[in-house]
Amino acid sequence: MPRVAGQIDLAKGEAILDAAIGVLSERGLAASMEEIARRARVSKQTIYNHYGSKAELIAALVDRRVADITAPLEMPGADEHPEEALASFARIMLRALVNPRASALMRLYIQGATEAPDVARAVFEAGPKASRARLAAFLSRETAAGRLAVDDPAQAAEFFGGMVAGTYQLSELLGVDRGLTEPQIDHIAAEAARRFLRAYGG
Amino acid sequence: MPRVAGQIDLAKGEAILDAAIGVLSERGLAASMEEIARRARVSKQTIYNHYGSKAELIAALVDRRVADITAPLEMPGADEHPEEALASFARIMLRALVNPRASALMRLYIQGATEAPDVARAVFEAGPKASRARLAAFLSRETAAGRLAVDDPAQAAEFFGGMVAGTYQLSELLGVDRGLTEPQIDHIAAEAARRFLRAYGG
DNA sequence: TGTTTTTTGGACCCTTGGGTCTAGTTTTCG
DNA sequence: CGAAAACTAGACCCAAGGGTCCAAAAAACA
Repeated sequence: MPRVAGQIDLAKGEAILDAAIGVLSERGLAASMEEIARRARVSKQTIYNHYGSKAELIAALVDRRVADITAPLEMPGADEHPEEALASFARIMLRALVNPRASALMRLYIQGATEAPDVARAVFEAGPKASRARLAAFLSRETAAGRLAVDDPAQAAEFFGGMVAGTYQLSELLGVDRGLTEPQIDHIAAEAARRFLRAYGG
Repeated sequence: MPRVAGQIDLAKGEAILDAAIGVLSERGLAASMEEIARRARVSKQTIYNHYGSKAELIAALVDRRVADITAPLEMPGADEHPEEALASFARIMLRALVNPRASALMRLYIQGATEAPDVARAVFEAGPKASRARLAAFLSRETAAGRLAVDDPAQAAEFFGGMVAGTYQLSELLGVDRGLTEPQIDHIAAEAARRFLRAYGG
């Protein structure tokens, strides 16, 4: 967000953010402003015209991109069979996890967790926490409708989320996995939903 | 590990590692050798006598402390009821996750995943991967003995591991949670084991 | 067209931090 | 005790990088 409303080139502002996200993904917080400028095809001074400092640049990034983390929020309506709804939720989660840009950002938040705990907390609450909450609400609804028998929806939601995210999350963060194919995602999602239904079915 | 076998003070070597782990936990890879020296009550030169460089110091740390991550490896024998064995496995995992030193180290590995992928991979394989493998072997055994009906032990192990580690892992990494109490750990472990048995019981 | 603002590129300042060097002190061991 | 090795404190070198400054080019605007 340009600080002055003058003749500042808005497109350059976006280019800077794009470049920044790229460089930060690769180099972490140690990314240099010089390299960001180079990749945005912009002079270093221009970055400082748009965002006052490195910290503010990162803050702008976070503001714009929390959506990436918040993606797996949608919880399919109750019009489908619960197993299919759960599987579809799982697919959304997995795709979000495997997205390299999102996990690069997550690595960034973890890296900054000590110095900027508020950012880390905000990301956590907008992302995983909100997502689990929606899932829990869904489980409550299904239980009330007699299609499931979940006694502790919050815990059940954590369990399901954990089954799906599981090891993939950690291996993504450690840069060990080379991602999942779409058929693998389908298979994991279907299997998780099936087992969950068996554990919590009426 | 001291590079020369001379009259080097071994105790100082340990003190350096202890200080290093502390400072690295707090400051991440940006920790300064100066501060490590200060906290170890040792001169900077002494650190360089023991470990030749910052990278080697960190490597020594990793060598010594992989055990922290590798802790949740023990898989109770088949003499117990599977539900109790699973619950006890889950308790071990959760205690390891909540250990602040271990999660600080994990944050370090994630931070270094880009520059030192081999370290990250080694940690992953010695830790979560080995742990899941043992769990999978246990599930196979129990299935062969007719006490469980697990068709895909590897996937089932991931599911159980995920249920247990679940959100706690991520919130630990993001520094959001203030840890779990022992009763909470017991409850989660018991519940996870119970639900898993229901999902995979004969 | 002329004025104002932005952009550019590159020099520049300054702090941080890895790593070395030195001179003097302490420890270890024969 | 005396020599060899380790340790200490602190000065020091050097590179990287955040941030500023400046003169010239390029847009934007009236």
